Amino acid sequence: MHPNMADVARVAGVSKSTVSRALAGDPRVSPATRRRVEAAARQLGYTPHGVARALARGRTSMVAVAAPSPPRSFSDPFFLDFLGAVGDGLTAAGYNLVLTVSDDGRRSGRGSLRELVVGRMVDAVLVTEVQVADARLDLVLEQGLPCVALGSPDRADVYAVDGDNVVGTVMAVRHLVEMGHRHVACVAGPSHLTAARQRLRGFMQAMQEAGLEVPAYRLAEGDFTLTGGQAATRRLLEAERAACGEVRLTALFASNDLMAMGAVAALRASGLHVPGDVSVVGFDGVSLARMVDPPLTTVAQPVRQLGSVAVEMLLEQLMPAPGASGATPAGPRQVVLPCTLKPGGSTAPMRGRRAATPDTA
Amino acid sequence: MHPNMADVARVAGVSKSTVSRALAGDPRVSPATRRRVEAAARQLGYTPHGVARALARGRTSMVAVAAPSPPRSFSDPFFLDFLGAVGDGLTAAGYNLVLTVSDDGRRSGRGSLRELVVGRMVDAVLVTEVQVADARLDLVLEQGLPCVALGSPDRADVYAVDGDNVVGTVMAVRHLVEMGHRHVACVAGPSHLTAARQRLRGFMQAMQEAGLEVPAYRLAEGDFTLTGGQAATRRLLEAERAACGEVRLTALFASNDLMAMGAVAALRASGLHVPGDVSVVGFDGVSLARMVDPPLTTVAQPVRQLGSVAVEMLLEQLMPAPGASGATPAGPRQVVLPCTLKPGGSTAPMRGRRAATPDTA
DNA sequence: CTGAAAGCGCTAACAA
DNA sequence: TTGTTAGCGCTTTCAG
Repeated sequence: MHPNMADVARVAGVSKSTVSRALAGDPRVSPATRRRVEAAARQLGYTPHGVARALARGRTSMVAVAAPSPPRSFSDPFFLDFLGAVGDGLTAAGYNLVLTVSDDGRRSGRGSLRELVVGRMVDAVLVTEVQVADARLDLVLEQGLPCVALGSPDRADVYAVDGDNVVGTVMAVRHLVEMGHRHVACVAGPSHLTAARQRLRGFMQAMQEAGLEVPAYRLAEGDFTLTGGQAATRRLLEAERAACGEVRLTALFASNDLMAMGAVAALRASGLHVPGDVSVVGFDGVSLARMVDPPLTTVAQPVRQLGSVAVEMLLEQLMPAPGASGATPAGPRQVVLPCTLKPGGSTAPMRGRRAATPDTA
Repeated sequence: MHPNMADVARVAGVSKSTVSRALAGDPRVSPATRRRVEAAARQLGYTPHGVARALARGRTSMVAVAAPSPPRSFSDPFFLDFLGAVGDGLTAAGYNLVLTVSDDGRRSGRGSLRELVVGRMVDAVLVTEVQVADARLDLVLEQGLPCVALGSPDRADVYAVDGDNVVGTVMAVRHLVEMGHRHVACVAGPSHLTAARQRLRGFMQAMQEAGLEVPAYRLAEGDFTLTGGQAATRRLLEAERAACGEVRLTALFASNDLMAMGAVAALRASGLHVPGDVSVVGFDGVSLARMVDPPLTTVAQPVRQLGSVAVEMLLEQLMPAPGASGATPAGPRQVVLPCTLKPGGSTAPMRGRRAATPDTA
């Protein structure tokens, strides 16, 4: 059923080495021999054995994408867009993607990222959604495998790409402030994610710059999911009512689009209109957010570009150094790409407020 | 940097085989020896080489998930939920997932599904979103690899799981008919997908059973994406106006939730209310659809269960036959799981219609 | 231009 | 209980 190289060699009347060369396109096999080998291979239905090849070559042509808590990230359109871009790039370069599921880098059983990395089943690792003291980075770097991070790691010895979280958020808040909003709340992301931290930092910074206070009850933490954003917003409204007796906030920044969508749902459920009563801004710029009603105002990250830069960085480490020997090894660096504010229908100038707070009785 | 088994053997003062056994937990190594081996391994920082192991064992412990046109399926919450379930199951069983990107089974270069399968880099393949004459199934079965399909293949020699598309759709249509709707349109899925065909069949069947006509202009084909659903619905409305002079349809069945959400957007953009003017039903039961406004009425598939059945079927083929030799090999079979109608806010009884068609001038 | 031979690192009979 | 001996299937010097 599964002929191997020796079979082909026998049929073609040559040695294994010649078969190997012929099939690899080595220029030093005579055209005649090559033809015979190819014919024999075709006739037998021979196909090279990937694992054996990987063992002999010392590389597998597979790249792992290590997403933490994948059930979550898989449902995030942003991650998926990114994955698409990465997939395209790597496939074009001849690599397969191995997506590790449910893994934080510490787990070590079968089917774990650790097994993949330590067992050299992949040639490189792409770590997404970087966390604060990310065990996955420790693992991969310690094993000396090529590595690229999507996000901003808290260490400088690793290749990384990210959108400009701080500046992007600042733009979002300025947009709100320019529209006259002074009571702005924030649904932050999980604090163990560096991106979430940076966005929170941008938020605080922009508010301060505008001379606006941010009372503690105007801050809530969500988990980057739609329902998480919904719940956080509910808490925000409750706290607001407890502190002010009514809902005074007129604008809300959510740390990603999914949570912004959840926020819109929660605000509505509470009788508030978007953007009539409360303006909402998200982050990421996923296409889904432009399709809902109202289309979300958001800070768009250049997803595809993030993906292609990540791929570039991977390939740079994977390639055996093209051209001269010591020609610009480049080395670990952090690339930060600019984000752009995309005004949508979820933000509006803060005109006359409603007379009374609905849904209070 | 990378000690191998021979190094460990040397340090522990035993043979490679003993190291192999000790580390594999073979019961016939003496506790003393085992301790020495483990100590040596730890001391050297030894970790087994996955590729070498795979070659020797004849299996890689990796399972490929072959999704066609992944940019699309990745953005489908249904697929992602399914993937999550599969990932959990396979990880628990000690397998890693390899997600192949952009591949229809026919492509044959590096990084392709073909390479993975033919090169025996994976132990089994899970084919999702089965198509009509699916090249991926041909490829995998022809190579004799264990295979499970998510969907209903047009051949009986392959393990498969699917929701009951026909009956599910019939339930959806009946629901609409019971509410008094007689002018029902359908946004079908891509006709090369077996699931889309079955749902269309269910639609026609239910309509006929209710004694209702389905004029050609009440049928449109979308591509299972949100924007696709939106566009198809726009076409539907145009055709409706062209044929009737106004919009007479009061209900719409969309072949999946994403398209149903797009339909809602398109109807609204056209000045029609959901469910006031038009009721909408989707298919899949993704959680996202319950979060939008109004929460979508939908036919829910048992996603997690589809995933776990798929995993079971994979493992059944992967396991070297537990218990007695010829004990119920089971063999290829198609499991169809029942779907459930989940009434939401997007459907309503067809009360008095609006006076005039808006958005007509 | 082609062949022989030595691995890649691990597993698994088969002996001892 | 442990060691010896063959491979797994391919790549790659090193000769010829």
